[in-house]
Amino acid sequence: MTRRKVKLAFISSNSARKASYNKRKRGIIKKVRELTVLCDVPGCIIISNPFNPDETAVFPDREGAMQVIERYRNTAMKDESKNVNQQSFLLQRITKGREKLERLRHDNHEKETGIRMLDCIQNNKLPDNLSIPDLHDLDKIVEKNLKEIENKLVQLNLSN
Amino acid sequence: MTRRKVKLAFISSNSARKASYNKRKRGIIKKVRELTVLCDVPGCIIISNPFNPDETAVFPDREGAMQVIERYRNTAMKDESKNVNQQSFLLQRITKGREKLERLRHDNHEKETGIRMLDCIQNNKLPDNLSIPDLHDLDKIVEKNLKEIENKLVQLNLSN
DNA sequence: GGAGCTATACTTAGTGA
DNA sequence: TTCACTAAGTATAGCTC
Repeated sequence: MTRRKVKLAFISSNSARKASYNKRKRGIIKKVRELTVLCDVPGCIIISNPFNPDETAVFPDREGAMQVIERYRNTAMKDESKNVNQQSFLLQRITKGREKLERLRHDNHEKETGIRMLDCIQNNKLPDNLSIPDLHDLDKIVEKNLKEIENKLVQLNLSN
Repeated sequence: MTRRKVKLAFISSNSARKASYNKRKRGIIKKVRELTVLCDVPGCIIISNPFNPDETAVFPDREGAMQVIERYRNTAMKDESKNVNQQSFLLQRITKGREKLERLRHDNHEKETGIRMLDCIQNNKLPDNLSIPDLHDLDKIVEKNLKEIENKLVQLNLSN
């Protein structure tokens, strides 16, 4: 009907862009599926939705894509530069976190000791359990964060 | 020239499969690039090479793909656990706030009506403007709180 | 093996319901 | 909004070199 030649540039019209996005997304996913079947090749694709950030198009699915990505990471190990950086970054964070945790533990210990001493002086005996919830909670939060970072690092190591 | 209809199945001929793989791979990457430009969307694709496991086709490149993947991981995780709860919590607060506001408005209206009637009776005319500052202020405070909560929710949605 | 060609199949922009 | 339609543009199977 009309001219249909499209130049390769951002489509400024909101509705036109959305229409194009949906059609092309479907087309691409179809083609990827065809390729994986025709050639029996693992492949994946991830495309964000510009109109709904919650919805990301993924082929073949979340898990399948992650498998392909992991495999890719494994084989692409030679290209170490980036992961090494990422790894050293995480190691740095772990070190800092551990230091912070140590400081907290030290502080807590001092405070506990002080309280124990006071208690000892007042009651003339040392209690078995002394609960300082706030301090321990802080401790736990830091520890939990560290665990998360460590898990990330472990995943990274496994995938390298 | 000859039949070109291709059924969606593994191509057994080695050479034909390789030819098809190379042509289609190029086509797909071209289409993904077009989509990312036309719609300004982050997207990536990873396709293994069936003939050379060391060589994996990646768009836009290793780092770009990893960025897309990380973003996808983060947003996918966030949604499931954290934001859903936070969001429903905020929605609950908005609903309750709206109900409270409605009750206040209803009360105000009744009071206004009562005062207008009194005024009408005393002066034998209906005033155009009747200011009841205290009630209106209360109204505004509630509304302001609601706005703040709604803004939070909007931000949350945008960041997803 | 890949490069180039061409006829055909497929994709999709624009449109209207 | 999303569907279906269709013309025009694009991708590619099969071929030759």
